[in-house]
Amino acid sequence: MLRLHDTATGVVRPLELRDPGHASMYVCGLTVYDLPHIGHGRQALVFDVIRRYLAFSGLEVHHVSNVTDIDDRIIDRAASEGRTEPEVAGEFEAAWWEATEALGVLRPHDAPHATAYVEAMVALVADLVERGVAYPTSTGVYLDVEKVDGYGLLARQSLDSLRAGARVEVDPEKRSPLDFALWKTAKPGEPAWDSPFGPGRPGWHTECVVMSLDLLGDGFDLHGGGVDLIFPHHENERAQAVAEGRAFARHWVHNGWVMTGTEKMSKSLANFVTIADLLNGTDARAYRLLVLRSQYRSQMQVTPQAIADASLALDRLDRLADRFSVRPRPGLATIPVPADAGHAPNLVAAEVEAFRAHMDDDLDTPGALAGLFDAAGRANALGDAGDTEAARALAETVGLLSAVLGVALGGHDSVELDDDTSRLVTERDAARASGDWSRADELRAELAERGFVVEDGPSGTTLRR
RNA sequence: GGCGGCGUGGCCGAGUGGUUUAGGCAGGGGCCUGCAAAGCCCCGUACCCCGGUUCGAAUCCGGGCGCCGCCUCCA
Repeated sequence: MLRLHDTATGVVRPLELRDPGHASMYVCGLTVYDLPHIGHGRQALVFDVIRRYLAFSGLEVHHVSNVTDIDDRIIDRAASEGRTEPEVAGEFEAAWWEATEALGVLRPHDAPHATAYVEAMVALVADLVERGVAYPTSTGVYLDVEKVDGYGLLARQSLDSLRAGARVEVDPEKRSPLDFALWKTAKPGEPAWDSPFGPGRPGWHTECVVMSLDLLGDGFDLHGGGVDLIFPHHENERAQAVAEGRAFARHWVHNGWVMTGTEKMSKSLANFVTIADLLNGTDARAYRLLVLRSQYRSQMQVTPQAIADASLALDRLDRLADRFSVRPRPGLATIPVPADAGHAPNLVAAEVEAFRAHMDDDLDTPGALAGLFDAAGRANALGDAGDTEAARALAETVGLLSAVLGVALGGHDSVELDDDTSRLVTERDAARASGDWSRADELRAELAERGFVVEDGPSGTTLRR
């Protein structure tokens, strides 16, 4: 069984499912007010791999990820660009799905929008007020964190130390600087919904509570996002659920930052690279490989060199797949291969077991990948030694396990050649047959100029790329 | 001020008491090849500093130095 680090307890522990055989996961999506960057990409990839691996482990997975389509930043952007909020949100939501699809990330089963849940959020806020744990002010409705058991659990800090470190500006109407907005009273010109507390809009932290519980039910299995969401976002979600007396996430999973140079990448620092920019000229699988080569909780550096390095590593796996005609396995929405390798006789059980041991250990993708590369080397060696049967079984295993990680290998050897290029190949074959090496080298150079790498093998000449 | 993480060979990046000290990229040597490419084999013996525990520490403990993050919108 998969063991994952749990932010609430601070330890790696088995993912104990609410319903055996079923895994429910809620991954905080993003606020659609700007283009998604590669940090968002890492998060999407990490949870995509968790989802794929859970499915591979034989579980039926329900994956929910929200879209925050109403927020101060969306309002600001709409105002400054003279557009409506839905226009802005629509544009960047589309960019988000486009980017994640390009990254090979499986679409969540449900992608609820905050604006579709306002009524339910109002009901939650009203209930919290009724219970005496929330109170209205002139600017909105706030949750009284003093009234919540265990506030600070995820931040792993006491209420006192959180209060001491609070850097928010003092709002004299708030009972504690830590109290957070459940409802924001609309200012003139802002989009607003009616509520018992006056026209306004929901606070950010409320939507995830309402939508996760609605779609996944009380006590769902896994709640995830980037480390920055631990506090205050997830802390505040949990606070609302606790105040409501409802069982919330059983397991909290958070992925680490993407760094550029020595700083975290973030929109506020304006040092981000968009996913679209990254993928312009880079194989999306190379970025996935780069992401998976570091443990999901660690900070990870993305540099041009790291991307180039990952691309070369990916080539190695592609060549293996092509050499043994391993077919790509794209879009594994559900993994057709059962976790029990015995069902797939041409797979190498030991490799599958080693892979699972790594993955079960807090998603040790670096270790799992190391095993795949090692197996790739052994498969090539077997092939060189003439044991094609064994080599192919290993190669297919590598192909399958790569697919579990969302990396579809192979299919790069069947390059379409135009007539001109084909003629060069034919001419070169003839030159080689007659021992005209200088002409053959000349033609190889010509082919190289067209972007092809020429490989002369015992079974003929192959062009790559 | 509070809380947390990190410091590994040229680069990236695993590894938490001892064995063959992952894996990738780069580099050197070799096999193969007309020459290459690809592939395979071999090689570089690293763990911030200072103490300590231990038969034995990159791995545990203490101290120091450096870097990063959270406590505020943020994946």
